[in-house]
Amino acid sequence: MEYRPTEWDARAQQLWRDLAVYRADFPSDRKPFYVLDMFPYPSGAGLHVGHPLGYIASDIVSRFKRHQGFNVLHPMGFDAFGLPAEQYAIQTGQHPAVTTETNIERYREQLNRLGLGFDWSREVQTCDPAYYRWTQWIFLQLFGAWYNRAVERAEPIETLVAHLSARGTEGLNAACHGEPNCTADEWASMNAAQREALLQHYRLAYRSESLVNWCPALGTVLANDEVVNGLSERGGHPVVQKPMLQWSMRISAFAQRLLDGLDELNWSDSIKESQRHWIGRSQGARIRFNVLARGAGEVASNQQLVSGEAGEVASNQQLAAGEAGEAGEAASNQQLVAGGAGAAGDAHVLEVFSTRPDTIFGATFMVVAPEHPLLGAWTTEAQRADVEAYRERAARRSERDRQADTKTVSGVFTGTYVEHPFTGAPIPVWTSDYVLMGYGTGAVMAVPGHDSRDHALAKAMGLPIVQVVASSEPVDVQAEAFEAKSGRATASDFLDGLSTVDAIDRAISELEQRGLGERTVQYRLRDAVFGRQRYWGEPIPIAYRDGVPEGLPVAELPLKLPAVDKYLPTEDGEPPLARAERWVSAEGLPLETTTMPGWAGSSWYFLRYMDAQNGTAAVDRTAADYWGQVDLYVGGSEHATGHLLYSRFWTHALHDLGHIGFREPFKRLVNQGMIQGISAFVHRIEGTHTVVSAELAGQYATQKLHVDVSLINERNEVDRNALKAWMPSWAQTEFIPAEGPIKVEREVEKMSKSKYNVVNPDALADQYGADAVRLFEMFLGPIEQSKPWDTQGMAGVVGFLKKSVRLMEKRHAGEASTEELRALHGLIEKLQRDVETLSFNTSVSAMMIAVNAWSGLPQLADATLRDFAVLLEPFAPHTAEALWAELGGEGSVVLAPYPALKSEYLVKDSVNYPVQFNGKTRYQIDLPASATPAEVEAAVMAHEKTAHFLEGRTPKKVIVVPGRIVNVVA
RNA sequence: GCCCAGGUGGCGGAAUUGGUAGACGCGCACGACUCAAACUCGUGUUCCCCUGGAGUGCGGGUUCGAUUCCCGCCCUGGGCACCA
Repeated sequence: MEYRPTEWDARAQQLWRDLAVYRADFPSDRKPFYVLDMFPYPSGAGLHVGHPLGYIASDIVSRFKRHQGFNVLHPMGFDAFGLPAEQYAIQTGQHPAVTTETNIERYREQLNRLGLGFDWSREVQTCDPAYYRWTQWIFLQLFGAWYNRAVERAEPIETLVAHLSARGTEGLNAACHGEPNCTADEWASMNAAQREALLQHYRLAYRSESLVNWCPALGTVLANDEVVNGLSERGGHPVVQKPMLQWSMRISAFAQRLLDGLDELNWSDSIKESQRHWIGRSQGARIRFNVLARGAGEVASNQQLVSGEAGEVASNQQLAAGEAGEAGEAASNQQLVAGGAGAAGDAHVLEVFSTRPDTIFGATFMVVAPEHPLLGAWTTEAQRADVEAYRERAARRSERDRQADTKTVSGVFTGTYVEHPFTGAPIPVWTSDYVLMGYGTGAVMAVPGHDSRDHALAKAMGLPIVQVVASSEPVDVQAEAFEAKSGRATASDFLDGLSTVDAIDRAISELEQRGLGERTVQYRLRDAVFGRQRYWGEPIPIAYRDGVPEGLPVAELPLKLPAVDKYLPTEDGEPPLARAERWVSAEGLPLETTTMPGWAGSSWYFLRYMDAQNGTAAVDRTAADYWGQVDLYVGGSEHATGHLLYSRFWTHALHDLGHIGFREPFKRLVNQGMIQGISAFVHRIEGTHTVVSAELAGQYATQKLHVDVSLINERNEVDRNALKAWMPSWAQTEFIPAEGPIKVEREVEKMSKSKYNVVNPDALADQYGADAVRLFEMFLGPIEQSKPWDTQGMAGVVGFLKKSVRLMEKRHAGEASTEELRALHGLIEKLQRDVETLSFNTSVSAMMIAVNAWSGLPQLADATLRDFAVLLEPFAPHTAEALWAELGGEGSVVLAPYPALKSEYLVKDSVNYPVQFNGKTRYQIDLPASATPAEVEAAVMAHEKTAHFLEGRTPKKVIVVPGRIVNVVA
């Protein structure tokens, strides 16, 4: 039997299609097993060898579980909405659906070429109206829900409305923004717009005026996870903070549950840590400082900025009536911005959040954020000019500037003082941009003795620094803040002598008693902006009745993307959907013009696979109950705080609303590492067309230029003619030396088209066979690790496959020998263990070892070979299929049961004991496995070499580890 | 700066609960086959001052015995970054 990979690949893949071997059944009596890959965005560049790494691993697990009798769900689909297709549409006028479809075709071909066993009958595409109909439906579910903190659960908005009409906001414990409140009577007298304005503060999908990340270059807003260092994640364009009326998702309501849920998940520590950090829970207290009367006159004169109750109602109405995309008036902006951060509207009180209330006696000044809405109210006339100038300067600085420049300390005194709650001492109020409006209350009590940022400002401004926590070691808080959370309170009145932990507790209860503060938990996690000013996304199913948003009737879904003449914003800056001719609901109401962000469709796709064809529900509850959580999810770690957090959020919400029976979507998560490329560089003399061989490059002034790795041979030499033909700019190339090899320099880099180091999996499959590609990707190393791709290494796995096929020459119909069975069952045992940990690199080497062992035997039983074909199948299914057919197997080897492990073949009857003298291995001795420690010791002492290595000493101790080792201590 | 993961031959990497460091493969060298090359097969391949010694990023420690456990550092990759 000759090894014919390309022929076998095609034949096996045809067989699998004919028999539909990868179809997941529902309903079924078998136990389910759900293996999921993060679905790709189908880019125009196609797949390179790095992409399928995770798919191959998950494919192996799927195939293994199928052999073990599980009903395996292993689907694939496409995350098909996205910016590249839209950019291309803007440039060419071609509808993004067309490019997307072409790219998907190519991806599907490439995936199939590798023999990945996906159940394509369940394929989903997020841009397909039959799919996004349900994304829109989920949006409506969230729009129609609120979070009831009393029971820690999302509930339909009707229960909130019932509460409001019975008791108003009294006794309501809900996740919300701002400080909405009303009585039952007020609620009863409100009109529809007023009611909706109030409900908006509670809905899980809501619209509010808030500071958003606006990316002018992309012409859209971005979620926090899409902004990296003040630049957009896609494209690296600058991002600025800007108040805008936007749709958001109230993920913050689930902060605690998203944090707690991590404990039960089998995910990597680093991803869990990232999520914990992103959620950023901190425990502490809110503390209120009374603003001293001296500033009262000023406060009164600034009432218009602090309109209090009346302002809140007014801004609500504006919100309800506000035009989409139109920024409201400054006053209402500030109200809502402040509301979002939870600042109190009372200018007579300055509220701060602190995790160290124990240091309250060390608070020598207060700092409020420059954006703080009450800053104006707290500024005296004498300081107004300075504060205004500072505020303007801070507003002008972009997020990025502020981050880049954390060294410079700046701040301005407001002229106002607050009263220390315990000592009554006046404390000056400052403003400085190290305090952020978006976190806590936008104000801090500065304790320069025990916080380095406060310390820096105190130093710069000459403010007093006092020590209120003592350590066992001497500390000088004048020189440096002492930030450790382990010490004893000092110079702190009733806290003196208490440990930090106790002092925090005591300080809080004292504050609570006096009504000046309370224990609080604060989260860093912000609500996620949900609208995008873009075309290529799911339309948001909202219509406006007299400016009041209302969900479309479910019967009107899907709300399909309209045809537009251009994929650009309108002349007045409206999103592209505003270009549609009649963008109105069935009833004729104007529709929302922003679309959903990329993470919408990917937040629930794993549910749709369970019931992909369902036309009446996103997923049938019985199907969701049967398949349950994803058993194994494989994908890149770059989605740590985006996709993986959002999909957890949606899953929790859908669970609460009764649509599914579990809260957490992904039981186990594995992050595959990156496969790097080995780039090739030629040295070219600057300003010329002359390329110099790498070893001579030092003699010239050269520049290093990327050249395509396909032009390079195994000896790192570039093909002269191929280089000239590569691109027109290289046609004139001359070489030094004129004859002989031209060496290139090589370097490991990220695999990317622009670095010309991309290796294509389908090209490799055509050359070596799909199985060789699969095996080699796995053989490269542990799945989670990054490692460079070196095509030369393919020879090793090709050799293995050829050897495997050559075993057929030894086949016979008789009984298997003990020796071949030992190799077989040793292999079964090893593979079963490896599947649990996804250690497929060692699986491949274990198979190599077994095949090497069998190659040394004169003959092999058909039964052994047939079992081997099944063992090989998850890794090299095409070759396994060919062997199976040759051995007369029925149907497809994919459906064959896994060979049972016979542990009697694993026990050895003799043990090779290494013998150490003082920890150094000197010789080895074979002894029966049944030998007792005493017998082993006796055998060692009787051994001829023992005397030699003892060198006349008497052994003090002989350590015998049964079955392992002997160590003679002399 | 903080958090997480990781440093083992020329290269990718292997090593149950602490028990023969370098499995398996690439590369390299030599040999066989061949007119020759490729393919294929076989042998060898951690290093060194080689009857021995050293060695898993560095320095200590625990132990009969440490890649594995503990303490202190260095480096690489990833995440977060004024979060009070």
